[in-house]
Amino acid sequence: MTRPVGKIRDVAKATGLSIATVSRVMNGGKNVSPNTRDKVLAACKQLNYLPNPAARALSTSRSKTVAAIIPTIEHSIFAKYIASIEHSLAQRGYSLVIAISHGDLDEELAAAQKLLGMGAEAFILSGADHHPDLLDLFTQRGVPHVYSSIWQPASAAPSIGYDNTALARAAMDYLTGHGHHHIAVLHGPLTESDRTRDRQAGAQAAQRDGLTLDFHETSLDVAGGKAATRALLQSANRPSAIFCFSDVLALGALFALSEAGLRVPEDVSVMGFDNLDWSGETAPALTTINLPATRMGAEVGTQLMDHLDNGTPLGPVRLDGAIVERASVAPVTRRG
Amino acid sequence: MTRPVGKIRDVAKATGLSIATVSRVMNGGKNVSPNTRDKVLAACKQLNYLPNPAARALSTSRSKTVAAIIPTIEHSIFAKYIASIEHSLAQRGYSLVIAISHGDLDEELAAAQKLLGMGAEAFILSGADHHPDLLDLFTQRGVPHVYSSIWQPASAAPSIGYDNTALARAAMDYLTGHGHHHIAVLHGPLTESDRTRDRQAGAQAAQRDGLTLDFHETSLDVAGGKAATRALLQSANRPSAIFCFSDVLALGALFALSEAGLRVPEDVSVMGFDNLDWSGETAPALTTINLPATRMGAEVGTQLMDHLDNGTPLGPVRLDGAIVERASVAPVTRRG
DNA sequence: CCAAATTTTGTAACCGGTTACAATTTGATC
DNA sequence: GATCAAATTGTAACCGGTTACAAAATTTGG
Repeated sequence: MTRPVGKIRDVAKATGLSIATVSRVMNGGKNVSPNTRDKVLAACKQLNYLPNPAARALSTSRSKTVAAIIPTIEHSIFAKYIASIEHSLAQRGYSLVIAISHGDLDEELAAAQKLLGMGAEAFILSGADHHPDLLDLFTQRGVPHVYSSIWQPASAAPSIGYDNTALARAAMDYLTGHGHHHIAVLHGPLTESDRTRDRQAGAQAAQRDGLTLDFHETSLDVAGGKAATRALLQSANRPSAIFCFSDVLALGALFALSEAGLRVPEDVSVMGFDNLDWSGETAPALTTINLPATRMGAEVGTQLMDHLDNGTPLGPVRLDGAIVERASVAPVTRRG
Repeated sequence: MTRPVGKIRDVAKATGLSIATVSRVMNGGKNVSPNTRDKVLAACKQLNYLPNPAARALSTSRSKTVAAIIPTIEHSIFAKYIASIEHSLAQRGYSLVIAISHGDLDEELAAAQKLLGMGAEAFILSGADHHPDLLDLFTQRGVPHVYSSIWQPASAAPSIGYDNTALARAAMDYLTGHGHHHIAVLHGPLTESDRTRDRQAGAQAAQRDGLTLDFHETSLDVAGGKAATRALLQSANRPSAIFCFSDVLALGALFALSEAGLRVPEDVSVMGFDNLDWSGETAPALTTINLPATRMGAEVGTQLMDHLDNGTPLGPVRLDGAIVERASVAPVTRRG
């Protein structure tokens, strides 16, 4: 039985009050006598009334919706991040719309246009590398937006994230500190992600005499990590450590090594990047870099909401990651 | 420079045309002379005009937004599913809003109210087990909705998914067909998911003389699978096979087994459920049940959009899963 | 060249809320 | 009980589009 839902004028009629009063009750009910409030609330229940969101959005110019455009949601730290954003927004009655860009700037632009035309008030982007038209669009329309998963204080928009370069550098230092002189670095497509490029730069920066660094680009999934590892095991002198720019890649490396009959960390050390929820459970437990995905989601959410609600200015935030030492990296054994 | 964005009346003024004509141009431009269209489009660009979504939604009663409420997005098949829904919706200009219920009916209800008050036109739920008030809400307001990840033709709303019971049963038959007489079943919290309960019922149905079935409830993540497996390895007579209701659980089992020095499948067989993108990459490759998450997302999306756009009635769809044989299950070796 | 049919354009009434401002009621004080 | 301030309620003007219907312009064709 789908009887027509009530409108605010019906509620007003039913209670003998004016629509203004009903509206007041629906929005916190400040300056309304308790008696009136009860009457209105009862009528709402009875008439099955809920304020029309479009009408409300039209008169207030607020939709309480924020959009996140992410490169991918599958098998990665993004799921954790998105969950955190959603949680943070939901706390204050905001909703999250998402779009997936597949790491493509044009797709990202198209998604943003769609979401803008859908009512999104603010945008969460990944990285600092975007279509120029997208930035124009945001600037011209005054749409608040932040870059995330990156920390780059000089970027066009506030960046809320971690310093990929420094973190990758720290990992390299950790590895060389354990005596590794030949390290393979596994990473996803460089063209698709400035975060990956930053990490590469960080790893590169650790370069010095007596250190051999092999970079291998592969697809950003377990299969990619496995295939790349298999390939590098073919080569005559294999690295003593494999540094993966993602735990997912590291998982693939672990499997490839296991299949090749090599022990981790005795024969080869493996280091990851992300610290996903299962990273401590692998055999052996993965040494990796913890990324503050949950804190990042919370920070991004609250900053945007504070800005939308109170005009608090947006600002860059540097969240710190940290090496989490587990069992997959060991000091290199002297040989030759 | 954030100059105020143009409204439709500004465009009308700028072109010397009426707002009706501008509106026509913005919506397909049927019955508009090419000359006029060009003039309007130029003015739009020049004035930086985009139709206000709230105003449009108010007068058309359409928001082109559908909501999905899922139990979790992390470490599971849901990410793949959500990506597919988003893809399908984006094709036709629809947007996806998501909320996470953590498997709690009250949270789900609250999320639905929020999303309804945000403009969502249709809902995608998981499973068939929901708060009675939620169903009332949908029925009273005539909100289209489907249940997914489940197939249950008699349910209150159309269910679009696979038959969890039959699939679990098939997996059990596969395992017993390989000579397993003692099987441990690892599953997530029964109270949180009717899909889990269905799978349990399916596994239970395979029960017969000479078959020992041990059910173990654990947390639905790698750590849970690992812990449960460790625990069951303590017991005096260990199972010859472990059937996990999720590949994530199976991954945990694999790690626990590896740490215990047991070989898969020689010592213990492991079977999963989901067929995530990495399931074929584990060592050994995981025998599992493929769930059509991508097709499910597409089906859910198109059904809802067809219904919203053309009134096509919604209907249940049974998608089929299938056992994918890989290396983690072997015929039981005779012993005692 | 004019009438009728067709296409293009304009007018104005919605859609369903919020909110500034005015009007009314309540109640406190003398 | 009269006066004035504070609290409550009402009136009506928005918000910015869409669209039914009317009017004007254009095309058709006899």
